[in-house]
Amino acid sequence: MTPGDASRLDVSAPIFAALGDATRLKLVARLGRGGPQSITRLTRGTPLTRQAITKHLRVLADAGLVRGVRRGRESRWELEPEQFAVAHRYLDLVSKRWDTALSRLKKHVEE
Amino acid sequence: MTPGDASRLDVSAPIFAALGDATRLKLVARLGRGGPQSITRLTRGTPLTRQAITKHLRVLADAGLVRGVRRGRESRWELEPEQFAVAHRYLDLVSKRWDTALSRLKKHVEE
DNA sequence: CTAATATGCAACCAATGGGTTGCGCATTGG
DNA sequence: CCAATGCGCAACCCATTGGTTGCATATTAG
Repeated sequence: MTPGDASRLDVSAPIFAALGDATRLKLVARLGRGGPQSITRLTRGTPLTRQAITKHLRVLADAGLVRGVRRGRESRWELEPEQFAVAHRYLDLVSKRWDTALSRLKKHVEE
Repeated sequence: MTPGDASRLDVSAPIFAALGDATRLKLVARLGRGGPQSITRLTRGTPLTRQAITKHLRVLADAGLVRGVRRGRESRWELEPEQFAVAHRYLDLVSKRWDTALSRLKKHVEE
């Protein structure tokens, strides 16, 4: 385990926080399914305001999960897969540590 | 469990939300590293109150990420790996859909 | 038995978060 | 050219959340 791992845990919190909202998860799912889209298009079909969607996109962007590029009068938003991979790796790490902790515990009990 | 289960937002959102807090991530990391532990032990080393830790554990438990078992006068808390797997699968699903969306888009542009 | 330990419960507080409305500013279609 | 489209910014509102303190209760060590 490298020292970098520990700092990566701290980095992960904002990522999970950004994903921890139903509306934002829907946005992410929508982007995943439909590819890059504008804000108004992402707003279509939701009961929310464009501003609300904008705010959510901002949160996702701050977490690095999404990126918006202004093109003409509209801005197209797309997923940033690498950041998903970070969260992915974090979950892996915790699970693996837990496994070894349990086996260590089990062994200790048996002896 | 089918991929469809993982794609259900109402299930995944609370999980991510629970992980979206630095203190709770530390708790999870601590449990992963050290195995099952009591509340007071988990509180040790943090600047927080035992009650604060209790609340955080409650949040994690509601998301199914953690489980507490009362044993005598103390309650031991441990990770619930399956729930981590749910989040894991969700991330996979989104990433894969994004890939196919992009390749579809690229192909469309090239034609 | 009694004191120390480990936890639970409830009330309370400040800060954050999700959401809205209102307005102004660029860009573009016809 | 000008009206419609697509955004951004700011102020405001209420509910949730992270945290505390205070007190009560159960278990265990000596």
